[in-house]
Parts: sequence; C-alpha cells; structure tokens
Amino acid sequence: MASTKDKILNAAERLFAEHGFAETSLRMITTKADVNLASVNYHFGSKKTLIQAVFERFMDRFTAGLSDELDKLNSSDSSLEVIDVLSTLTRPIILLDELRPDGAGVFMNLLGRAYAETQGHIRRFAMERYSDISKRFSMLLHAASPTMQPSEMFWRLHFMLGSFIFTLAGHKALQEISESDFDQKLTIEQIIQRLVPFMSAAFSFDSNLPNNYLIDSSPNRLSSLAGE
Amino acid sequence: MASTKDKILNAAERLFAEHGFAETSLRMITTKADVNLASVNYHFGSKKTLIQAVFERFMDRFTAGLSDELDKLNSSDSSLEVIDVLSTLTRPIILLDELRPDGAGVFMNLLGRAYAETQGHIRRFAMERYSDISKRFSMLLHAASPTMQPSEMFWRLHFMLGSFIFTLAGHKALQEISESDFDQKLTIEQIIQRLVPFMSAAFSFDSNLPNNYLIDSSPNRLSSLAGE
DNA sequence: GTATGTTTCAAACACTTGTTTGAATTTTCT
DNA sequence: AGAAAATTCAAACAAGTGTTTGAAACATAC
Repeated sequence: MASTKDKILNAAERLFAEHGFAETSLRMITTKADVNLASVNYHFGSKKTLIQAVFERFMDRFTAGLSDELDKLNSSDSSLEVIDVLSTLTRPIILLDELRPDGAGVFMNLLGRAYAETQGHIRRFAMERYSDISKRFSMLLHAASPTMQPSEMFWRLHFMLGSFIFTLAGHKALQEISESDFDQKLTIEQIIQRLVPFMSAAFSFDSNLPNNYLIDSSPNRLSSLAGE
Repeated sequence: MASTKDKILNAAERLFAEHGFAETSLRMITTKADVNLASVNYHFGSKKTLIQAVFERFMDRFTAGLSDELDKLNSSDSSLEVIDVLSTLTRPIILLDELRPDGAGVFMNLLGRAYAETQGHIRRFAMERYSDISKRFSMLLHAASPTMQPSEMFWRLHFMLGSFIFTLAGHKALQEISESDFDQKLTIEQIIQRLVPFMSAAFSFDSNLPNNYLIDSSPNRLSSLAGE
C-alpha cells in the first residue's frame, strides 16, 4: 500500500498534467488519491510546495539519468558530435515510462506547463536547482561545436529546447492526428528519435550558407537537400 | 476615449499574457481597465468568451497579415523555397507592435499559453476557426518541398512550430539573459530573423545525410558545417 | 420632452478555493 | 503495556471566484 504522501503525488501529477496547475484543486487531488483533504497541507505545507514536489520527483529522476548519459559521453573516446550530446536526452525520458504508465508523457506535459509559466515560482525553483546539469549539457554542446559563438549557441539551444519540450508536451494531440491522418501511431520514443536529428541539423546549420533565395540558388544550398 | 469593451480587452490581454488565464481574475481586469465589474459579463457574456475575444482580436489581425503574405508568395514567379514560406510569418507578427506597445510580445505569449492548454476550449476554438489559413500555409510548404513525405512534413512542421511559439512566448526571459550574458538586446524581430533560417535548415535537412557519427565522419556531414 | 433602448453601477449571490483547527485515531518507541 | 509522537479526519474558516440583479444614468429617437 502506497503512503499517503505518494498517493497524493501520484494523483497530483496526473491531474496537473491533464488540467494544469491552477485548474486542479486540492479537493480533486485528495478525492482521486482517496485521502483526507487536510493531508496535503500536513505533508507538503501548501499547494505551491506540492507542485514543486511533484515536479521535483520527476526532475530528479530525469537529471540523474541525464547525468549518467553525460558521464558516458565524457568517458567515450570518439570525437564528440552534436547529435551525440542531444541523444543523451532520449534514455532519461524513456526511463520514466518504467516508473509508472506513461511517465514520460506526464513528465513532458508538466515540463511544458512549467516552462510556459514564464515568471512563475516553478521556473525560479528549477533555474537554481538544476543549473548544474544544464551547464554540463551546455558545455558538452560547446565542445561539440567549439567554433560557434556563445551567443549564437545560446539562441540555438533555446530554439531546440522549444521544439523539444513543446512537441513532447503536446505529444498526445500530435499522436492522434498522426494516427488518423497517416495511420502511424508513434511512441514517445519514436517521436524523440525524429526530433533528435531534426534538432541536430538545425543546431549545426551553417548560417553562411546561402539558404536565402535573394542571394543564391546554387544546388549546394541547404534548403534543396530534402529529397529530389 | 476607448470604449468599455476595448478597455476591457486591452487590460485583459496584458494581464492574461503576464499571469495566465486562470490566474487573472475579472476583478483584476476591471480594476486595471477602470470599468465596472459587471461590464465583462454584460459585454462578453462570460470569462471564457472574453478569453476567446482577446485571442480572436490578435489572431484575426495576424491571420489577415499572414494571408496577405501568402498571396504575395503565390503571385511571385520565383521558385518557391522553404525559407520563403517561413519568412511570411515575420511581418504579420511585427505588425502587431504597431497596434499597441509590445503587441507582438503579448500575442506570442498568449499563443504559447493557449498552445500549452492542450485540451482547453481555446484550442478547439482556434482549430476550427483558423484551419483554412493553416492549411494554406501547409500547402505552400509542401509546394516548396514537394518530395517530402506528408507524414514527415507533418512532424517537422510541428517541431518548427514548437521552436517558434515557445521561443517567442518566452522571449522576455531570453532577452534578459542575452543582454546580461552577451550584452546584446535583441528585438523580437531580430529573434525571428534568427529563428527563420534555423527552422528552415531544420525543416529541409536530409535525413539520409550521415549526421550520425556511427556511420560516417566525412567533411560533408551536416554537423560539421558550423563555423571553422 | 418624453419614451425607448443601452450601458453603468453597487450590491449581493452562490460557490469554490487553500488553509487551519482540534479532536480522534494510528503508529512508534521504551 | 503505556506514554509520546505522528497521522488522519470532519468541520469550519476567511477570502476570492464568476455571475446575476435591479435600480440608476445615459443615449437615442420620435
């Protein structure tokens, strides 16, 4: 039998992912968890800290996994490529599925919501708590693209992050459309496997290449690489 | 003097963008707008429909601008490139800045929040109301990449969308970091100008290119194009 | 100028929110 | 076993929510 604390966390994370933080009341959570209303404040102090706890449980698991992957990358002797660094994100996310059904989906949904709260307390909380791992990731990315300007890298990194988080946060809707329109139901893992090379190509593209029609239309341009 | 209706919309859009939909109360809105509380229900019916009205006012302006850009692209006789299609997004967004201070920023913020509400009423509302323009955009993108598989295009399109909306929705935080870390304060327009070629490269990359180190490390690979 | 329709306003409504309380119950430790 | 601590529980709390009301103020038309 799960502890009251865990029952609350389990119910909360699903409801938060489904409805959002503000739209989920403590009564919805305690009803679903089958515990007394007051136990949330007893065990977590407040709703705010409950949200943090929900978030923390996933993030700690994720960052631990990511840390392992980054270690592997460091000890590997092959030359470091951008796609290798980005690929480290896959496993830690997929592992969350083993934690509980659709764990990866729930996590990414929460992450998307937290990220959207541009100035919320979750963001501040995450910024200081996970700055180490995010710096490690950035460093490796820099090592894989040593000649890229730091400011350029900053922007591209966040462009990628947007693509990644946003897609996976809304994966459910995309999966449904993909299934009805193309008869292909992709798992989260398969979506990530499409995302990684996509992001890799975007991150590493050469902005000096004449991919603007005003300048050039030689056969070497990037935008003509697709197919044909 | 602005009408009560407009005063409400003006106050609401800023508060929604700043705090979110659920976190903004009608009293916050009517206080800021300096109108009576009951006028929201009188003019808009309910909070739900007020949110839609706020959203609608921006979206209609944006899609009208986008429609113009797509028309221009159709009448142009030069061969259609992916970056041309993506570039149509820039002007309609920037134009919102003329509507009111930081209009583009507010709009993208709202768009990000609405998008995050994966199953909310805003999404349903937008899906049916703006399906035409989104189909037109997709068609042009397809025309620019005729050999790309529809399902592949679907995913890449949404990958891009994530990057685009997410970045611009959180542009404020990114601008601040960029300014403090690199002494460069980019405007929204400048961010978009970085985003467009980034997305274009990502959308058009050739997945058959050996951008995975396991396979190849010839100098032609995509990931080595950056700098040097 | 009076009648008609529109808009504003203060007040109240019914309801939900997160949180607190203090007693009952269970668990833990000696 | 009994004392002490930790937990659960029903009930209440104060505060805030969106919405409704009906009279007042305003505008428009004849």
